[in-house]
Amino acid sequence: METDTLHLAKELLGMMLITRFEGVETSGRIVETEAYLGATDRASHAFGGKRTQRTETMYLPGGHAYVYLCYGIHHLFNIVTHQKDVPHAILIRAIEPIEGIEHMLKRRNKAKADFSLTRGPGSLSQALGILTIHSGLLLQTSGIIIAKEEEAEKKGIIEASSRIGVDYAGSDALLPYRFSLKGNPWVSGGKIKTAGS
DNA sequence: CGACCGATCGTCT
DNA sequence: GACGATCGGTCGA
Repeated sequence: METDTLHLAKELLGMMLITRFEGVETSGRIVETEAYLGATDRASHAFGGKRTQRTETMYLPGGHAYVYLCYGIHHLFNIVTHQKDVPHAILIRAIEPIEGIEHMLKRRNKAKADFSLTRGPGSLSQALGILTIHSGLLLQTSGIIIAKEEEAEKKGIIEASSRIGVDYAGSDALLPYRFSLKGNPWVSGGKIKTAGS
């Protein structure tokens, strides 16, 4: 059901996203997500049940990583969320950096940490060292880990808005499938329109 | 500020 | 051969 993925997209807010590659650990708190509901969602790569070599990963059971190259430059990280053959996924759009900030700066080729370090899907993937070669790997055991925090309850208010950069999706571009923590400075750009306002 | 533009390449038609 | 689920820089008001 679609509600599973939408629910999970909100659930992921406040959770930790951690990568451990070659002994280097970097992590951050998820503050912004977008749900892509597969076959029925014009914004999804799997709209209409489309299967290609690239999208095949989304048809794996939930818990796998789907990473693809955008504009030839950016590696965008998604979590596959549903049962086998139901290509739902959640794009992680922003995190608040927690651990390994020195490594993130190096990967991002920056001297100082500012909000741009992990704001936006391309930026956070680069900061955490996530690449398209990680697509299709199972989370938790492959170096990319999602963890629930003890004190996750200070999540705050969850805001729903329309997804970024999917104008090609027609009316589906207006669906409130983007979720973020209200007022969090790491949330990426775009006007926040609350659902139904 | 906001608008615009170039980078850069794997993927699909 | 066209085109991105983006980013960072520049330019003008």
